[in-house]
Amino acid sequence: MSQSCAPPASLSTRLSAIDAVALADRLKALADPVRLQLVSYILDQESGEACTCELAPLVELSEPTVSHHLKKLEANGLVSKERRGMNVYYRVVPQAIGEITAALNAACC
Amino acid sequence: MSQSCAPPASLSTRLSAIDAVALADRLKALADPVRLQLVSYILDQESGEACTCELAPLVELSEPTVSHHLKKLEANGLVSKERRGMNVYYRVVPQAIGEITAALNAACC
DNA sequence: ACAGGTATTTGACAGATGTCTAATACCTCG
DNA sequence: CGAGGTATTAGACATCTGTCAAATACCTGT
Repeated sequence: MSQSCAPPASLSTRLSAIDAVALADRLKALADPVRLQLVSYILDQESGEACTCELAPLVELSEPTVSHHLKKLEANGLVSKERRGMNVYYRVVPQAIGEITAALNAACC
Repeated sequence: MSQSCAPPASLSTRLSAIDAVALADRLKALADPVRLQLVSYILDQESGEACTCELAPLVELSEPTVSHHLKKLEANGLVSKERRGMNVYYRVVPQAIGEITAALNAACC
């Protein structure tokens, strides 16, 4: 018998290849335990912000490593930074998470 | 001047370290363009299911590679599989995406 | 039982990722 | 300006991830 498997399929109407890469990039920015804890902790603060030197002991990693994680979050629009004096304060960008979950639901629900 | 930086911080009340790892794992399962397209395509089907041999040409990857991605999705509860005859059919687990976005919102909103 | 189609596992490999230390940059206060 | 605290960058390294080809397993019809 010859092969009987499915005919050549067309891509989903929900999600183009380009959109898939863009959404995957944003999800990757969140898909790390350290970064989730950083975001979560910043949101917990009264002020809505936290500086690097406060975050490093929190997650028990070196400051350069935390700086690296914050950079990745910032590059994907999840946090913003502001220098005030010696410190750099990070805030969670409002709606950033909401936009990601909305895009995910559009693609996968 | 002595150091003036933040006092020892306590972890977020929103997200324990263990929960952060668990959520990160599920997000990682979704945070790949190929896997997003697979899920999206399966949901697009009338039948709600698709087999490996149909998915491989769709994303232009080899069957072993697609099988690997499907395994990762299954391991994280995002899809289920069922063998029927020669083929294995994959379905998206209902609410799986919703649970992830809910956990994410709980941690980060 | 065997032939042929479908699926997964295994093993190998390149590239991405997370972490650290050391070096550099940034900022404030004597 | 110089000392000292804070932050980031650069470079190195181990691990994880995505991919493929080859081998194996699974299933059906003859």
